[in-house]
Amino acid sequence: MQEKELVQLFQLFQKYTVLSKKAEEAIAAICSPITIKKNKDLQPIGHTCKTIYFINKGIARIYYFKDGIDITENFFFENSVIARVESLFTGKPSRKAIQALEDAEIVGINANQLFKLYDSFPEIERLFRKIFEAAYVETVHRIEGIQFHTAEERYKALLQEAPDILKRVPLKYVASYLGITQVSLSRIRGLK
Amino acid sequence: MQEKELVQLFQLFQKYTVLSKKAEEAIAAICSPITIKKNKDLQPIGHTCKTIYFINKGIARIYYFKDGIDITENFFFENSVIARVESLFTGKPSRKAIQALEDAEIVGINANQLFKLYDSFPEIERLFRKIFEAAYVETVHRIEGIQFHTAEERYKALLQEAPDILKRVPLKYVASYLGITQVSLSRIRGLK
DNA sequence: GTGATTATTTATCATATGATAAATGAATAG
DNA sequence: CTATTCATTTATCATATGATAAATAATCAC
Repeated sequence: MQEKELVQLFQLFQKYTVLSKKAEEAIAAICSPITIKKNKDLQPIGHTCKTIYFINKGIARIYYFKDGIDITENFFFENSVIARVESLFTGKPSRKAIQALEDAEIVGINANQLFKLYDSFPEIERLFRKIFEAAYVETVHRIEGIQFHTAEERYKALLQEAPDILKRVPLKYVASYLGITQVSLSRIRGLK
Repeated sequence: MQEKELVQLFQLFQKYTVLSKKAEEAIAAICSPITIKKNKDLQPIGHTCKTIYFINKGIARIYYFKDGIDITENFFFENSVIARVESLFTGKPSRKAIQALEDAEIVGINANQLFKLYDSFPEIERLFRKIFEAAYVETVHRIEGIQFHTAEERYKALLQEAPDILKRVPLKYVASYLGITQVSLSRIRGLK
């Protein structure tokens, strides 16, 4: 894969660890560029997650259906890693999909090949261990944010922490992310 | 540390990977036995998490205070690993405490020493990577369980998935774990 | 065992959010 | 540009849950 398209990804890596040249090359060899149009699924529901994604440009979300209702689990912006970990780490099919919310440029990392690299490059295993540890910590914070906060508090927190989401993402997706209906979100936004 | 007290821990390890004898010894060398009385804190609020715990016997919970209210983040039973990951993985002090809910027998694993072992034993790094990946997956499921379920549904799901919690843990702790008040939980239990 | 503390239930009232429907506004295809 | 679809807001009503208080029940210290 072209070096130009991997600049941002390797910059992210540097936050966690310094990779040897060989390790960088090994990773570059299992990366593929993906361009995807707004509203298209990057990965459909039912597929086992065998790719870890990195966003160079655009926004994506993980979503699933509960009783026929579309629920957004999470949003992902530029320079973040996306994976449906409940599938990636278990080998089971995922009930979730990944969708681009803007025209996006993405790097796909082949997970099986990555896991093989772990054997010959402990530094790569360490890098991804740290990446997912950080994602795990974020998920724990998310639970705190949900437990014992009203919808209004959650909305205001989002407004503080990630105002971009509200600017770039349809509110209907934000609503389910906050655990409320679209109509409730609209009402809350209308307050004051 | 005595082998007898490490039997359960090593059994857990076997679910993830087969450790070399040397690796097992290295881990045993950084483990300490802990006995703690019911309702005592294993780790207080404000401490940076430098120990990973494993429960041989008893129950524990992670809790914190939000606006002066005691909130249970999670329960832990026999044969499970406890860590305040938001502190362990960031090095920041934790706003959460770990408390024994029954007289408990616990193994403490020194985290700093463990992380040093990662350098000489990639197999140990891999083991704990997998352990925390599994915990991460559980946390993701937890979010699904919270988003878009009524309190009653969450209670019934708990009754299905972990009836032990309701038998062995005071309901006031269960209530905040479910994200509701103790009074609401009592009302829900009274239904039908 | 007895009294004191703590946990749980029950009751009442207030309120936030859901469900539904309809109106308005924005985006998209042709 | 226009028509059609889709997203958002507004309104009304129903209901689940919170807040508070009080009554029981269970647990614990001595």
